Amino acid sequence: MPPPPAPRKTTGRPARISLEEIIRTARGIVSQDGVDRLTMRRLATEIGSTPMALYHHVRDKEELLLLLLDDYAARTLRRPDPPPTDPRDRVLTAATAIHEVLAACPWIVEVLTADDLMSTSALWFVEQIVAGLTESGLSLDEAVHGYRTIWYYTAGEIVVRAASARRRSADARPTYRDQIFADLDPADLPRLAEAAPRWAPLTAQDTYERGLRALLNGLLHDR
Amino acid sequence: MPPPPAPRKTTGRPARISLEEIIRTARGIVSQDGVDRLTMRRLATEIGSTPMALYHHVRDKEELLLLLLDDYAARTLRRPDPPPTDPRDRVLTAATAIHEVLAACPWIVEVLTADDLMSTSALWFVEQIVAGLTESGLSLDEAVHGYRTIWYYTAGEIVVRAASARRRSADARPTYRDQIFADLDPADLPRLAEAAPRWAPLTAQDTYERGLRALLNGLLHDR
DNA sequence: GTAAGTTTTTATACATGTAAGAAAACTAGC
DNA sequence: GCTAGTTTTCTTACATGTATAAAAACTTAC
Repeated sequence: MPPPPAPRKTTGRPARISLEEIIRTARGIVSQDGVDRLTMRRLATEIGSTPMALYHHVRDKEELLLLLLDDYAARTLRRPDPPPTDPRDRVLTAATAIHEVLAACPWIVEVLTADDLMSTSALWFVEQIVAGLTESGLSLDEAVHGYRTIWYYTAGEIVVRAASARRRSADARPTYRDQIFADLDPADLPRLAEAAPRWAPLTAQDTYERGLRALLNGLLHDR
Repeated sequence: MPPPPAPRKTTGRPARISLEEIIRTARGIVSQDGVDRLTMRRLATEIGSTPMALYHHVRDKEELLLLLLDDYAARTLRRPDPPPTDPRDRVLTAATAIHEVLAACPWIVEVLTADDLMSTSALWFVEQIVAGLTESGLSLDEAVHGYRTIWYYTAGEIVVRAASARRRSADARPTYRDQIFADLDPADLPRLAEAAPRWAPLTAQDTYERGLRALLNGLLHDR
């Protein structure tokens, strides 16, 4: 039976490591040697503990990475000053800010799929997006859907582009997809065959904002 | 020096297993026990070989999954008959078909990030999208960008939704994000606080097509 | 036949995430 | 002091992907 109204402080073995220390150390490893070098063993060693001790502060490695993303977003995201007054611009500015931070931080890809609301530090930006959409005439429910549509687009852009960038660098030999793309039959797939030589440069371009503007125009179509 | 104009057949040790057999067996495992149970060891055992033998037919497990996705797409994607004549409908139909197949196949999430052009079997659908966009007045380059925007949105939707579905099922205990979401300060984030109770049901809705239509409207804004 | 070359398969080994349970280090009640 | 309870840490063990290098099973040139 737990002591009901006791002035208890803490019970049990005192913690030797803290979540804060874990995240700080992990950040150091990632920023120094890249996310690939972040292993639970190394992290434990650098902290002076054991791998399994980490698991009392973190559910699994994915949660650790999520916390790392939160940490990163918290220290990187900057609210626009002054915030735009035009509702449409509020949406654009907030979404672009989120995208910019994520794009600069390629290792998050493995985590981006983990949840739909990014970091708690990003909540303010989500608010801006939803607010901008409602002020443009959408109902609250429509605005939430609109936000999610924007988030899908943003997450997809990051994930897909980061992954194909990784591919390109990691591996010189062409995938069988490249091959197939090179051998397109113009009779079957005329547009793709025509676009094929320009495909690589085209897809290398950063068109996030262009797409975002189009999407926003569509969302606010008749308002 | 290689024999220049020799009529050689094949040299070296004859293969005991084929890529086709690998994929077929892997498909069986996945469809029967889920993608989590697909391990290189089990696959090798079921084929009657050794894990490392697989690596002569497949670069790594990710490539195996990609091939599996290709295989799945090839046998699942069905071209609309008759294809819509309206360009806008061609885009909608093709994108929706791709999305439908991917959404029904949750395990692809781990692979979706791997490349921007999905399966070779999907090329025809990509062609439809690009064609529909050009016929609506976009230049070829604009159409390719438009296709990519649609693909980002589609991939993002699949990845994010599949991941959050996985979360919900795998784990009853709420994440700290849920917690934060429950404690939103209405003074700071009024819209989110207002939407909070409805957030879960709202995000559970399938709004892919709605978002797609908005996006398409935006892409074809002034055409 | 034999030797050389080529391709596929096998054996062995390692790094990693993490499950399971024992041990340690504390507090509260006696 | 001691005992019970609680929380954190540590030990051990396992499944997995895959690197490395050796062996096997062929073909071709002589």
